[in-house]
Amino acid sequence: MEELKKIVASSIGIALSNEMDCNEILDKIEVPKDKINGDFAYPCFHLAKIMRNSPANIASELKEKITLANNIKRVEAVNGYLNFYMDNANLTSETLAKIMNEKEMYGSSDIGNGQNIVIDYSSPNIAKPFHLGHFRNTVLGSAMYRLYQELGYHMIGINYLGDWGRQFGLLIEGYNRYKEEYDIEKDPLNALSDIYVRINTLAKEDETVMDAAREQFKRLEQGDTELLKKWEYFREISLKEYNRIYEILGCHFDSYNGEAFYNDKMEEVIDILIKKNVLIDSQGAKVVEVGNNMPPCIVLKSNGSTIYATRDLAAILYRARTYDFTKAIYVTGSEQILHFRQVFEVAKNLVDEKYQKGLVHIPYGMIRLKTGKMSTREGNIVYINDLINDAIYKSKAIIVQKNAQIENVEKLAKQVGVGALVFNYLKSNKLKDIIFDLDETLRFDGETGPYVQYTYVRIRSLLEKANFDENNKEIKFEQLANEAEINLIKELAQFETIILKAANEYEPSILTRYIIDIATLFSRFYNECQVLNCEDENLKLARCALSYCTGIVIKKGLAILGIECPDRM
RNA sequence: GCAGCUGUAGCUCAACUGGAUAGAGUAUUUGGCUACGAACCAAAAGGUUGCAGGUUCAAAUCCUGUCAGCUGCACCA
Repeated sequence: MEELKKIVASSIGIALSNEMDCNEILDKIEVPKDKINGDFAYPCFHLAKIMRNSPANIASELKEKITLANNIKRVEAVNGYLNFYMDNANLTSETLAKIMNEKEMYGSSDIGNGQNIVIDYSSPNIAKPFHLGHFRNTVLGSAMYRLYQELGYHMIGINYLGDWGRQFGLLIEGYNRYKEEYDIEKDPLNALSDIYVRINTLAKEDETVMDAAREQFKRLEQGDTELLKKWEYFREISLKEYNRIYEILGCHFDSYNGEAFYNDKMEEVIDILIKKNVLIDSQGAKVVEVGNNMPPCIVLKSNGSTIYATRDLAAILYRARTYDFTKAIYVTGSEQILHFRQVFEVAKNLVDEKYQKGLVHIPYGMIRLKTGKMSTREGNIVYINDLINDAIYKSKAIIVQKNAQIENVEKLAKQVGVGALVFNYLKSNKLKDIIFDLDETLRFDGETGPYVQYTYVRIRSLLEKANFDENNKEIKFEQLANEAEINLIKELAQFETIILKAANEYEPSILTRYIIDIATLFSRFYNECQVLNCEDENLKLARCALSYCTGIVIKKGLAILGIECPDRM
């Protein structure tokens, strides 16, 4: 596509007797929303002043000067636009041949050149169950991980566990008091979080309980072996639960270094900041001024202890040294926007410019309930275990109803149900808040995961019946000439561009919507064009190839989002 | 009070970063299975892009003001 665009640009350049820079022209060229207006369009409005003529006149004058060659089939001047109609035969054969040739590699590139990108995502707090907020984070981060991987970057996924802090004193204290009442091994996270909630309320009423908890954490910090063992135990059983979910979501981490890991790495940060003379006293605390209308960043509390910003700074320093990253991406809720702006500003004192420029915060909107915000106190948290179970249960019912003979229902129901969830959460702009609605989340018709999976299943079924040989090199792609076919092929040609765009904008929803478009265009084609019953053997083969290529793109696109594609459903 | 995000069809969301008649899904009404899988396709209807100004040949998009919702603003993460 880009090649064609350049051809168009240079032909305009020649028609303008090279008065305009070719890149400038290239920049102005757009793809019309409505296909009636051609494959490319050049708006002539900005030329009006320079050439002292009306845009409409300029367009029609230019039209006469354009030579029809190099795939340019027709040029029209409409409403001050110069519309280009390209010869589709080349585009279709080139695109489909490329996909048939590259197969699963189609869409990948190596522009990342193996450079390292660290991405910090999911990062739950130990001993608390996974809820919807974590889910959105995990799914988003995981998609970004794979998007950049597709571009040839070497990814390092970091699960920055919330595994340190005063709450562990409370947890230990609560555990000592209540452990007999729970079957912790059976349901660790719910048991531990229940214990935590109980001890927390108790501590608010009773100061001696809080003191006991403080004492516990102090001993933990000092390296009390027994307490460390307990801490490790909490961490382990929590992680085991999280990993179960990560496996379902198909996401991957290369490091589980949490807050505790940076405990002994903060001193150096303080030293550097002191040496750079940027650490100043303010109301008893030590802060760094960050300007830009922002409040200062607290690095040491007035009691001398460190704070989350200190830990994030230590992490930046460590990650720069350990991974030599090109980008360090942080996926967190939008409520932390200010925090990261401050931290990134302070980090300018710690690392080289290369790393400073690589720091990226990806914020996402909140998930709330119709009744308001989720909160443990209100007891209205949506746990991801429950949601996944609901989704699987529902998809199983539908699968059985549609297709009673099908095998492997359990696995299928998981693929479809979880796919629906993930798809739903990657469908819209990440910054938008989501009002959680169970019925809406588990919808299977229209622009949903199951719709796209279903499209793929039909393709598989079709190809199986046709006995299609995916290595056939004798396919006559130029047979594909009707509108439904051409529209689909043009969209397939965009795959690489879409992946690049989704990665650059840190916006997986761009890819999600693209996959919907592909599925819709295929369904239209499938409805209008006969494949198996097609009398012309060459056309039949070409249509099979088109279906095959569509399947490749759908499957790969979904895989990047973290969604599996069943062969039957 | 200051700062950030969001505001588009009844509902959920798009709109190639300033371009042509603002598009999808859903819900509603309707047509299409003795038919390559109907979890599908097609059609109708649905809009003063929160509001008011401004810049521009051209504004949902940029600027100013304003309203509403959310978030953050010092020792929680």
